[in-house]
Amino acid sequence: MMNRESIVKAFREKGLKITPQRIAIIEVLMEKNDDHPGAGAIYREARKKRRSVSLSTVYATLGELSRRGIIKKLQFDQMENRYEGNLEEHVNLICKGCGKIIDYEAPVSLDPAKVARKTGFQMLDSRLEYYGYCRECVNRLKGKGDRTP
Amino acid sequence: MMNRESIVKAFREKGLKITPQRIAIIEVLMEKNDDHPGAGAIYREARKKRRSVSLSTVYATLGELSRRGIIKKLQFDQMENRYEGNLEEHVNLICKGCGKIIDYEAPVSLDPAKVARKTGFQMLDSRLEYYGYCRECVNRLKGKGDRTP
DNA sequence: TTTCTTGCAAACACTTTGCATGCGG
DNA sequence: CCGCATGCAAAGTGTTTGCAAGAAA
Repeated sequence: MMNRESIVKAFREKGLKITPQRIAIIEVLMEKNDDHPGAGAIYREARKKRRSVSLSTVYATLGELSRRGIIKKLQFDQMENRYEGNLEEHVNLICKGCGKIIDYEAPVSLDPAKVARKTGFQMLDSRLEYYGYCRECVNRLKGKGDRTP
Repeated sequence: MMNRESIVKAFREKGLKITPQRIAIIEVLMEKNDDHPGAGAIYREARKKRRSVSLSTVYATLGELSRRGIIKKLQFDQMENRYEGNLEEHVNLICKGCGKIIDYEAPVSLDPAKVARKTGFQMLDSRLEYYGYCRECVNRLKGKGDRTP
């Protein structure tokens, strides 16, 4: 995740305006980066900093940021989309119990050249995820009779 | 993807009924397995085989199948969810141009034991995707002035 | 001043649900 | 005949869009 100054700079360079709402949203993203927050959570947090932040502004700003490659949008169907600032290729470990997302440095990665040679496919971005249960949820469920939901 | 007989058998064993609608849906899944069809496409195809198939039955049946681990549901936000019968761990190459999904055998995979040791996370299922452009879309776009959208 | 941004509400697309009817076993 | 399955329509959800009013530059 870039720091606040470089994001502001990137915005100005593109002719985008720096508004208090955007500042609040960017601050939330930086503070909660490890949480991989969703739009709703970002909205609620940003609202604490500045009451005049609307949900559509949050969506607009997140769209702007991910369109410019400053953050990454993790799209889901069953749960709301999440946003992360870690742009390095890595694996996301996603807990089915509590929704927590853990970044895991991936020693694995496909060789784009080889993939292109074999399939003609030009790789751009990745989405590497494993679903399961985090330590806390494993313990919580173990206590309650070992049923694995 | 299992064959039709084993799916029917699996259904019977669970006390689930074999209806003409379900037969039609399962047949579509097997014929179009390489296409990774969405619920809408499955609905339209199944309807060709048997007019009395409704969209809710398609959703119900797909839900049943994926809940039992017979097929895998690939969840998206921007595009409709897709379903696949290939349950081996593999990478999906997803074309941003036409939505095509190519199965790519992944020589790489995380060691669940190592992940558990390091993070406490219990891995269950994976979702390994790369986004980019397929051969056809690369060519199509190249012809039109090299702009990479 | 000019253009981009905001915020409300309405639209959206896909999926799920409630419930009466229907059919498989 | 019993119970799950079907199909319609309606609800639901997170996200996007249209547009007038407002604020950055």
